[in-house]
Amino acid sequence: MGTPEPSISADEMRAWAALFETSNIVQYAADRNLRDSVGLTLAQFEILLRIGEAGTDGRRMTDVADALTVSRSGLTYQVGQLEKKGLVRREPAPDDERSVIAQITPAGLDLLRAGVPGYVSLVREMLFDRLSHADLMTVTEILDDVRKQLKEQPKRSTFRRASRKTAPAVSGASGADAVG
Amino acid sequence: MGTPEPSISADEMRAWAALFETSNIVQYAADRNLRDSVGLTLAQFEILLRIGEAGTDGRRMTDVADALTVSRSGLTYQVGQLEKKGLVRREPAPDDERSVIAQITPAGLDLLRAGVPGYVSLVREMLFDRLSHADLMTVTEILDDVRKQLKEQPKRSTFRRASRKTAPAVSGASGADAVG
DNA sequence: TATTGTTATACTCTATAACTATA
DNA sequence: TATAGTTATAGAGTATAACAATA
Repeated sequence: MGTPEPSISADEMRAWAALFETSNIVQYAADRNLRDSVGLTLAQFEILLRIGEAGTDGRRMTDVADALTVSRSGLTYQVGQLEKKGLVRREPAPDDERSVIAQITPAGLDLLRAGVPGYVSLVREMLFDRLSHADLMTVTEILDDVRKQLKEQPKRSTFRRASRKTAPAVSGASGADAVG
Repeated sequence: MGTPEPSISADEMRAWAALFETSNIVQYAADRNLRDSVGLTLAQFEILLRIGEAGTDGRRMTDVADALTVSRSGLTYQVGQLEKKGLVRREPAPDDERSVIAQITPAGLDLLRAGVPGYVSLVREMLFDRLSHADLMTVTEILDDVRKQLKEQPKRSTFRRASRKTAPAVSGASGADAVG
């Protein structure tokens, strides 16, 4: 107790496992559900959601990438898939010629309308129906706070773009200190 | 207000986004960290952890699959990768000739010892250092509870093994009801 | 020089279903 | 017949770095 070991407490281990597994189980189910109902993967659907959120204004590719856990080349690939299906349109940004604005099409909006209810009710059944409203608020507040702090860290899209000698993300986490 | 729509509340949406993104961001960072430090993906490392937990007794393949979000063929593939690297050994179960016991090797144990500290401190820095102990306990209790309930559902390894006409996982979640 | 986005290649992983063997 | 595990194949996705264009 109180030793400066890098070891994790049993509580923390359980917390991490709970977060990890709960999120994965629900994401897996949502992925299956979306493939069946609208023919998109969860990743694609989430991308379409982010683009759709912006309405007719569209959204810069980098902004979409930063809102999600996708690399830029990964986003290019996935948006390409969405474009092939006619769900999204890309055009150069008027103000910054380097940027590309992704915009949802009417067909994309239709797909969103078709897919959201199933997605939502799945998440509701798997997650929210098992929580009291008070618990929901608690978890939300706490996790939302963590998320905001995480988002302030170096952006994924900027990640490792310059030199090769910079350490990734968090500090000394990759030092394999050997263990007792 | 009180309408029977399948729509999700703003609170719920935020909760889901927080869970989804937080978990993904940390998992992504952990994956990078583990690739660098021990040359395994997060998925492989988690599998090795589960096998290692069982010590010299080893663990049935199906039990490992059920503990994680992996299909059986996926597990076969990943355990194959671990076996190639000499981190794991497979042998038929003595009591049930159909089953296979996966057992960690000394090299596997070494790798776990080398990788865990970095993994742990990354998760600690990204997640737990941002939470009070009280918050940690709250989130753990709530999510752990959800997780247990989810685990009581039909197992992933049994999933869709028999006929083809059965609905997947949760109930009527794939009905795209059309929306206003 | 830094940023935005795309591309090309190779590689890893997953999905699906068929298959063997034991219970 | 149901369960445990493997395999084969095809396709989807990712990582990396190089690339072009604009700021």
